[in-house]
Amino acid sequence: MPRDTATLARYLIGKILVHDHPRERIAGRIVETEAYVIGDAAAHAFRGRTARNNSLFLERGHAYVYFVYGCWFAVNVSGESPGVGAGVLLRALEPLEGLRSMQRHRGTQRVLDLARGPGRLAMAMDLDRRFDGVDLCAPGPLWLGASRRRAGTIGVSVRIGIAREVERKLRFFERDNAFVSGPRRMRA
DNA sequence: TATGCGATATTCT
DNA sequence: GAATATCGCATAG
Repeated sequence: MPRDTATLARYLIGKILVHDHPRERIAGRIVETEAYVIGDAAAHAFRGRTARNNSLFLERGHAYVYFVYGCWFAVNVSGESPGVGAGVLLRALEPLEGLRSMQRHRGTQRVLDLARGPGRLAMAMDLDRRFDGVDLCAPGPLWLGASRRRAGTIGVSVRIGIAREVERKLRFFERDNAFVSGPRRMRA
């Protein structure tokens, strides 16, 4: 696993996120991420460690799940050494397994919209605060795995939906993948 | 297909 | 009391 958060964000493209339910597996291939790095004013960790963002300060590879806009959860992967505070937001998945389950959680049949966007991703994977602080590299119900398929060409752009540090190119995505979020022009 | 807007609750000021 | 790493629906073209 890469030693710094920006590299981790790029590295995670093409990897698999798996949620093992007792009776069913839900899994998707990561196609879009954003890095929230050390000293980044747009990062939740920027103002220091709090009860809410504590998981960002765990050893790299832990889940930080938080509630946003009063409606949705978003899933991050911590990216630095213990106590530092940085992470990668998972923005979109290409559904692989448990499609019916995802459709049920999301309330839509459209496979394209199941996990295209951070809030949708968390809903489709059935993730919430229960998974905050989980080690994604250890055996358990939620983990990261290698993909059978290699990542295609990786694009880089500015991040979406932030007010500070808007010019930094820290969003990574697989080019020409229909499951990437955002308006079409932002994929370039 | 593109744009605009309201909903919603937790956190921190 | 303000801000927020968003989404879905409505409307227009």
